[in-house]
Amino acid sequence: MTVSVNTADPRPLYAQVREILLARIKGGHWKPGELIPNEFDVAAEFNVSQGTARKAIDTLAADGLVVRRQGKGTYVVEHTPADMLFRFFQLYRDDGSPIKPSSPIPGRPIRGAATPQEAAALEVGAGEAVIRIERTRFAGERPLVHETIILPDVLYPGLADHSEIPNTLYDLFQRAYGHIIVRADERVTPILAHGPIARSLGVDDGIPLLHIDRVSFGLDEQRLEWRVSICHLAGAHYFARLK
Amino acid sequence: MTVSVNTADPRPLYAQVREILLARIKGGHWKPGELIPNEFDVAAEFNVSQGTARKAIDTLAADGLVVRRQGKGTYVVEHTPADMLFRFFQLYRDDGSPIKPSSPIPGRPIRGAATPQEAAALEVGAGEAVIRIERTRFAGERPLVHETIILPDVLYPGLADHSEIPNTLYDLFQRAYGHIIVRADERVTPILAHGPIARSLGVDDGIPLLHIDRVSFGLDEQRLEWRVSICHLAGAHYFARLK
DNA sequence: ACATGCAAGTCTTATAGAAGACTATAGCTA
DNA sequence: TAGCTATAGTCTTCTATAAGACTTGCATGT
Repeated sequence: MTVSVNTADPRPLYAQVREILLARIKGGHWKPGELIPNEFDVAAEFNVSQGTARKAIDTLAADGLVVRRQGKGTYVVEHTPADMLFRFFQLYRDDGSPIKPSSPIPGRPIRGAATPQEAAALEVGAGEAVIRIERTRFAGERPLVHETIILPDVLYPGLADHSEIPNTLYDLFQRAYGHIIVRADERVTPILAHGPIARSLGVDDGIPLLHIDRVSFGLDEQRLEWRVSICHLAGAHYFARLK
Repeated sequence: MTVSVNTADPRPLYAQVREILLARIKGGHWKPGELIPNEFDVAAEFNVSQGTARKAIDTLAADGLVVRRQGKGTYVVEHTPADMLFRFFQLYRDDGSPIKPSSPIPGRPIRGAATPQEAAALEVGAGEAVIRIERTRFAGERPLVHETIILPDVLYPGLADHSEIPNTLYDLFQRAYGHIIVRADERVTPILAHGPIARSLGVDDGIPLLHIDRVSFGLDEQRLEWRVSICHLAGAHYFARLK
């Protein structure tokens, strides 16, 4: 079957091609790390010129969904577990070196009904099923951050039945569910340590901690995750690059 | 005089054109808000095709240095004072509305010799002349942030002789000195209020505050400013969008 | 071990035409 | 005549196509 773009469609050809290619990446037709067809093949399939196919792929590359390598081909971006540890992890030591957090005690996912706060953050109906994961991550021997992760159950079928989840969640999301996180909005405030979370971080009440409230978005602006991190930043800092 | 690109240069033509256009923007030949020549004129000047001129301008647009408007032309980006209030200002109320800070008491710039810390942050020689500005900015009636701003004196000739500086510094930097800030790196940590800065924010010791350490960079990666902001975020938060 | 050639990919440049935005003007209406 | 509207013209960026150059990796021969 020859897929073809629609000349009656008012949108430019390259935008139509882009959309179809994007759907294939999202649908798992081309998996992360795989080579997609070359520019001439894409052009031939849609009956457009190589330049037009190239422009469509260009827009995907600009969005960071594919990587081009001259002389080799174009690959769907692959977020290795090591990558995912850093992408969207914004804590660095004061000497500038990145912190590699670990979770010695893996979190256990638990299904429940969304609280109003959770429903608002994830934009799901109140009382809808969500999955909660709570864990403390360490920088070496020292407790660094206490995380509470909330996921819409409908987007992660079967996850709540797993007994253990890996250190790098986003990698699991991509491989097992095809959910690619493209953006995250973080709200940061300073708070004082108190109660059980302070205990789990091993600090006394009154110590200043960083409270990070993050909502992560997928390709279609779906809300894929709500995560609240409470960080004890001894000799470290939160880093942001503004452009 | 006909400026022309060099075909012996191994770099692509569009990259050479881009560089010359960029130099003109930096040099103030085309000022912020001004229209640059159209694609055909640029092409004619450098003896390349319109498509090549277009690609050169495309790269400038991708870097946010110019904006294109179909049917009208291409403009050098203009950061109006109103824009500058928001660009690089990351504090929002918890309802999501942006905070418009004001400086009822304008800061007074004072020249001095760089401390080792200042020299390191700005990457200037120890003891070199710097300009310091200290001020408290308000959100309505409430003190919001205490700022300490350090500038390399050599980049801002005559600034230390001004008695007053405006609320939106970056706008002044652009108009008076041609310094365009394209990026800023921020390091964020939670701290406890204490001493004179707590006084100037009108809070008691022990209240949690946000400490933001920012270095701003120009087009050539020069360090244009070091700024330390101590924020009292009652009902507000620091916002970051990760991509 | 090294050089050479080839195949498969992306990258660069050029050209033509389409589409958007503004301006001036002709023509209509009260 | 004053004022509005449609329209043509012009200037600009945007889209599409085609052709050749450059890069990379591999196979092959010496």
